[in-house]
Amino acid sequence: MYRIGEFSELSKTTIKTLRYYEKEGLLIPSFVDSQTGYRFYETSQLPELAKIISLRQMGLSITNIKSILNGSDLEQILKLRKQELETEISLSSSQLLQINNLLEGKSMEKEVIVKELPSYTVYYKEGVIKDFRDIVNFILQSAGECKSTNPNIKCVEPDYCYVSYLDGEYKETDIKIRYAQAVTQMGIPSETIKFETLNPVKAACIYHKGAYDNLRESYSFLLKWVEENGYEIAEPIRERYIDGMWNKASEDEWLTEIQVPIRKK
Amino acid sequence: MYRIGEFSELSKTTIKTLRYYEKEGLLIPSFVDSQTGYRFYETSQLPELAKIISLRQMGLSITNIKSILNGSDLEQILKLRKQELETEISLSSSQLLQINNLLEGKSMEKEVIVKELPSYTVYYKEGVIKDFRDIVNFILQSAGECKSTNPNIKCVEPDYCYVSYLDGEYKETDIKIRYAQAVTQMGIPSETIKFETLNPVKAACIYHKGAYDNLRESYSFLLKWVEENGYEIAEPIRERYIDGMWNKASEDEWLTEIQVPIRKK
DNA sequence: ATTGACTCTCCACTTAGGGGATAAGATAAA
DNA sequence: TTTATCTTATCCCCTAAGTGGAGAGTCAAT
Repeated sequence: MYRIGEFSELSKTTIKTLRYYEKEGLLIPSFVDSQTGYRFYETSQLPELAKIISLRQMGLSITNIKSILNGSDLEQILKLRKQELETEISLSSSQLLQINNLLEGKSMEKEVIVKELPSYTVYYKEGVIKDFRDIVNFILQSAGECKSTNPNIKCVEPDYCYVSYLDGEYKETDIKIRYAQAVTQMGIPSETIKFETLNPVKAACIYHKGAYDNLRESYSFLLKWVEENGYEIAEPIRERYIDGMWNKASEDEWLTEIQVPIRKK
Repeated sequence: MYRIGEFSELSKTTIKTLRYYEKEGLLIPSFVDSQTGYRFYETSQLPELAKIISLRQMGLSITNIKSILNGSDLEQILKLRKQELETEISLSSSQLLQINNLLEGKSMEKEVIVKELPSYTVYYKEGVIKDFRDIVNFILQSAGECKSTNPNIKCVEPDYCYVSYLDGEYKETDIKIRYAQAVTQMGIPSETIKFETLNPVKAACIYHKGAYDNLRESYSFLLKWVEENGYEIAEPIRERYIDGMWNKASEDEWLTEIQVPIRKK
């Protein structure tokens, strides 16, 4: 019979931990003095404790260990833990990759964030525009056309609308684009205006502040990030307008978000 | 100006998180109604928030992010986080390895635990014995010899003593062993009894219950584990006696611990 | 006036124990 | 026997980054 301190020495386990394991019902001292409350352990409990420690060593939770000791299926629990570990490792690896790229590049002016874009119901219109500056007209025209066949249509709050460039290459004239605007419900399609429900998708995103002149830098920065972090583009890129000439006078206050839908390569 | 719910939608961040970031001083709403307490955010705060989220995405703590925003050295903090990640990954990998080996072998009768053996001051004696059964005599004799030159020597409480086998090979006769016993302080060495302070060392350990007949199975199980989990033997193995013929009548109650000092290969 | 949607603050909860305060028991020295 | 030291007991608070919920106030529409 050993007192808790001696048993703690023997097993190289802290007293706090032993008391905690008793509270959790993992390892009950073989005798407790009802007068003083002193716990007493025996050497035969060292292998019991070793089992617990060995399971903790594999990262299993106290709850899991408890159910294993109560006769649950060890193999199943280990397989679950294995999956957990695999996701942990892949997460840590991608964080490490991100940090390493950042330390090499040493450019921290732009921040890329990965987020899950939810499902949206949108109306959209595709077309070819002569010049970038025609985008605004294209958008206004689309909105008008949609309103004409769907007079009660409502945009979501807060607003979500974007343009995708559909040419496979970079062009400065005759650009094929799609404009999409999220709405609260499906409407009646016309010849030019179609409706669609977007699937949720993970996207790498970046905010672009200011006028559109150097938007291309943001694109290339973001696409480099996607490449370096082991992703590939899953769907057309969305150029999302948050603040622009329609509500901000100063070009410096314009705000655009570039969203690149991604999947792990 | 957006209310918290709208800003939460815009940024894909939960309301709870936004309030928490305000409390932590990471992102203060651009306006708070002093009457109602309502928070109001502007689109210009989206990039601010993006910076925070991008740092969180790399696993940096709120505290670290706060100091980065206050102008701390980003590079240094990233390097620290990098180290953290590397240890995290190596820990998870070794847990995964352990689980995979277990799932393959499907033998869960024995539990291996890794622990840090502390520094001990020991007296020890080396010698050659004819047969395993002579170990007991060897030990008693060593204790007697030590007492004769060091009459006031005291063993540590609880006891720690072990035998190491010094032949490079497995032998059944003429076995060279070392017996070591932990004591509370250095003593005067004699011709046969020496003193030494052991360095702390990490060891893979297993308990062996019962008589010594099938001790070899425990050895081979433990050594297989060491091999499979990417370790190598760093020092002589310690066969540590906890319960034995000196205090337990029934052989079934004997308890021995095998400790293999290890290092990562 | 009421309803429903939204927001506020405050509190408890999550893991696996660690730190510390205070009181009582155990043991050895004086 | 008293005292001093060591050990143990219980109890409460703390961790990181939020999540969940209760109860109360706010806002716009009906």
